Amino acid sequence: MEDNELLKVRMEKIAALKAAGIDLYPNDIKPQNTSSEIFSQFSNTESDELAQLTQKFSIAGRLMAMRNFGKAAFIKIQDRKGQIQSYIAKAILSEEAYFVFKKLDIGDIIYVSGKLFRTKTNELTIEAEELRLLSKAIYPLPEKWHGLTDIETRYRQRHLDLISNPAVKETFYRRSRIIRLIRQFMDKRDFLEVETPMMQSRAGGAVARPFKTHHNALDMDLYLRIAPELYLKRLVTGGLERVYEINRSFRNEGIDSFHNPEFTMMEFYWAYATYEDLMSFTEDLFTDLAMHLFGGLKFSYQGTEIDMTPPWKRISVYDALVQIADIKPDVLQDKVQTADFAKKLGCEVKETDPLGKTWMAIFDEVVEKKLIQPTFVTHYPVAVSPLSRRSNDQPDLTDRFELYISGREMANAFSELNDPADQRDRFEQQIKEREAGDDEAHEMDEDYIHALEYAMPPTAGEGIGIDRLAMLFTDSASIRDVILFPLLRDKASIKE
RNA sequence: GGGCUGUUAGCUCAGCGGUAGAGCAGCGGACUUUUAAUCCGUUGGCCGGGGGUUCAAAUCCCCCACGGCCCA
Repeated sequence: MEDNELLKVRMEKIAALKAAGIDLYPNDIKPQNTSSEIFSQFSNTESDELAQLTQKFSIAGRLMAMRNFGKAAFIKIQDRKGQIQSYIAKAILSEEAYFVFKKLDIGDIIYVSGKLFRTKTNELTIEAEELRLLSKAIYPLPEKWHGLTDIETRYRQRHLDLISNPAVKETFYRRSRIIRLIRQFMDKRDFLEVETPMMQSRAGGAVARPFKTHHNALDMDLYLRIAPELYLKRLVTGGLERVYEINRSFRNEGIDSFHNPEFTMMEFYWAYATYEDLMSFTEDLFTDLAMHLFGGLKFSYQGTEIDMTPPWKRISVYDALVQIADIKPDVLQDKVQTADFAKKLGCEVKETDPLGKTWMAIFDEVVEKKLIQPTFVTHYPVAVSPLSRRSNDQPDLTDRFELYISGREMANAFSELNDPADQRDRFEQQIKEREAGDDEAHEMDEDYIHALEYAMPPTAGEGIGIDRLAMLFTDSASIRDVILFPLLRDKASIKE
């Protein structure tokens, strides 16, 4: 405990309460009401009507404000649903309860019960007949007016953020609602929710650097998964046909406003569907969410109006490069000229990079940020799509799309490659790139190929970034605002 | 990884070479219907850490730690 004046005062109060035989941390109290419940029930009830009520109401929560008038006071109590006022009067409370009240601090968890009334300014208020201290705060809360604004403290001590900033609570309620709505949507369409391994002996299903760990008893290196994809497709092979998983994946990469090392993704796989079915499905899902959350398909994200009215724009990677990046079609067909074009933009391009990879480097540099309204970008090159089915009429391209909204990738989907021979070729190509220095390239996965050799039905699959979706629908600028505990560097000492 | 920027009282912030400040919170006093209650009085600081420069450093310089924004 620090030698701090504020803390000394608290410790003195605690000592006084203990000396009077008051339990600082009792657990024998159950509040019967919540703030919002009382408001919704009595918001239209007039004073004289309330005066007729004999019913008592009880609330527990955090003491957030106190306005003292000598022998009486008004206090605000915050519970999970909001805040409600209580009126404290020496004349009404027992002697012991009033003694406890005089020792309370902002931040304490308390309980009050009593009748409802309206004050002169018409505020619905609980007249405290009983008051109990339920948990004593030793540290003071952030200031009442400005609250807690220091970003670092907000993330490191999220409890303070949640107490002080009501909007934060709103954001996480909404995030939870989004995920619930997605589950309902998937369940309605007969998808089965499953859980697949997070610890994998090979980190496959995406192009990313994994976290490594070790199992002691098996003396085996393991990786935290970068995607659940290959396991979910095994389930489709096993006959589950429609599966989804909403869960964490882990990528050992940098951190910025759109990337957290652990993030939540929904992946789902749908047998006998194609990537084109998935485009309609995705429109349906996103518009369903927007309708539930906003009651409409237009909403604002960071000052820009997003219009989700379907059908959404569809454009191939090739057309996007020609139209938006302004590359001449004959340049795009030539590996050297395309590489030169990319280098001029400042992209890092290696000699060994296949043409398709250079295309995507240019796309990421120039096109991506311009796709503000919902846009499906289709027909990704085979070179960057080791798990996607080739397009029937253009074998260097795949039946794949990514969804972009507000300049960010929101979803990635494709008709699945279920030809085990082609899958083996793709992995071998990836190994070549790994040998050429790309440590994100996919590894060979014999077990997965073997599963395909038992025949996987024609299937389409998609991954949707839940954190980014939550950002979009909560108008959050940073992924850290939709993740309760975003990863931060260790700090030597956080005061307790 | 690079550039810019931040770190001063519990919280929100001023101060930017010359004795560390304000508001809120806290503490003492007045006050039985307030709404950031009001009024009077008052406590509180290793100015993120470490090195320099200077008669003198919160302030200028360098290094480090932890954030933020932008870029790669």
